[in-house]
Amino acid sequence: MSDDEQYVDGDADLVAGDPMPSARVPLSRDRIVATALAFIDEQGLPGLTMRRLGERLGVEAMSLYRYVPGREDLLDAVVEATVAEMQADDEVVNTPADGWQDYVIRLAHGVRRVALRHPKAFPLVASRPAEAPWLRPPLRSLDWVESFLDALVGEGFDDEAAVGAYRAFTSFLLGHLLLEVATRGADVGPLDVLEPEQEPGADALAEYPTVRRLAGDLSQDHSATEFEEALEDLVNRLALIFNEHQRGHH
Amino acid sequence: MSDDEQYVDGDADLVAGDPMPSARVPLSRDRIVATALAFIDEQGLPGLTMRRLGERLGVEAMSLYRYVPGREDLLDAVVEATVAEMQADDEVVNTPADGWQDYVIRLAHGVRRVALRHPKAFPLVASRPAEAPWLRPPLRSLDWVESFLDALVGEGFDDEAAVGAYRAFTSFLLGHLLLEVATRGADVGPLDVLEPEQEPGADALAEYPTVRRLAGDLSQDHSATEFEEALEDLVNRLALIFNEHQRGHH
DNA sequence: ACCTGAACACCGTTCAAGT
DNA sequence: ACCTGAACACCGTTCAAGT
Repeated sequence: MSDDEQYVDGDADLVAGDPMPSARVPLSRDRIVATALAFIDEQGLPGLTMRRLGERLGVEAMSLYRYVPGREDLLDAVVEATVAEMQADDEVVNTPADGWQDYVIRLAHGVRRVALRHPKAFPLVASRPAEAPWLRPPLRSLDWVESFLDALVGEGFDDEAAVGAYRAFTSFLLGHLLLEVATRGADVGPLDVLEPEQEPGADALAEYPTVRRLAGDLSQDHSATEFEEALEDLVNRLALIFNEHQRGHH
Repeated sequence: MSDDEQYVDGDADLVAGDPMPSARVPLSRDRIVATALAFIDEQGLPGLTMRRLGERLGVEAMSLYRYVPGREDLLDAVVEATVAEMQADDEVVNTPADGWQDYVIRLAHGVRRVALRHPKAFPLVASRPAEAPWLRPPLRSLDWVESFLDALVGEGFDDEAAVGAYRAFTSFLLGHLLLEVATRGADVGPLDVLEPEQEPGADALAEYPTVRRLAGDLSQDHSATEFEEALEDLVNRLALIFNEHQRGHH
């Protein structure tokens, strides 16, 4: 181990090959969390170790415990940061200006953009146990739920309809984004370079004629347009929920 | 079935009072995988350790390496076993007898049943990297994909339509089941008993009036009927895909 | 043929001690 | 006030040695 491992990134990204020994920026919880997220994005979750994270921050692992109670809590904080990033997305608004359909669609796109920005970290958002069973990933913060429900109710949704919409929306996002991110996130785990992508060879497909015949279609990527179509469909479904409950009230 | 667990008695710390002096059942890969799955169901993934698994099998951890290359491969095998269990479900058929809608619906129910049987293991099925990007969880085996595509094509689906249906179906299942399983799987992690379910108290909700007002609706569980409705909706969507492509051919 | 003991490298975490 | 060295318990994994 070389001694002076002080990587301190003044601004955001230090990419590869940038060993800048620098003026002692003090540790902070935010810096630790941000670095952890960047680390996961680059190396994948299994690569993130308290000791390696410390190294990256120019510090021994033990120092981290001044700012973070432990590794598990650190991961929770990373999730929180990612979720917050979604809320900060440009396209996302918290008050519908152009109808609830527009609101829902912007939200979906904003969440998707962040998910694709962090393909390796997004599964964490999906699978970390939430604080309450009704905080559903990926919209798993009180802020999110409040603003979502508030928006729909403000647009005329019944209470139950708003809750149903929240459930349908989160299911939709989770399924689509997790799968989309999986195809992207798998590529450059720093170990995968060595293992030549163990994709089932043409020989292994001998017993699977249909798969072999459709191999071309199967490996094409239409995730963007599929997301769009499924989203459109979801909006229609929400409209049904909306109307059903409206009718019930008159 | 794993009722044939063998506990080596002696002063190894056993939790349950079940000191059955064993009739030395030899180790085997299948037994190891089945025990690992049972272990995860009970203790959760983080609790599964090569050493503890060995203990449960009445054997030192090192013995496992005769049958399994390592922990990661063991987890892959657990996923494989779970996916196979879905295929073995009674309600699931591999050749449609009553139209593709019936086929798809049976499939969905079968997968859901297995997911709910293994709430702690299902996230593994969802998030473990697949062998190829087009093997989408939870239908992530060549067998699955082959029989699914085959069935739909046999029912008149266009090649592209069948692939589109596979994508839509997997997204649907993943989103819904992962969220449903999360609400169920969270409860009895053997540690959660001590931590009193850190649910946001009424005080923490002070700044979230809408959430507070809808707390009742939010914590109600309608997952079964929601699954049903969303599934019906998905089938309608697949019918659209079906028809679009049909039309394109004439 | 199947399992174990001992060992290694690495991990999360604690705490008294350094600056 | 902030960081480190040393230590502990536990982990995955290897391998020569036991039966």
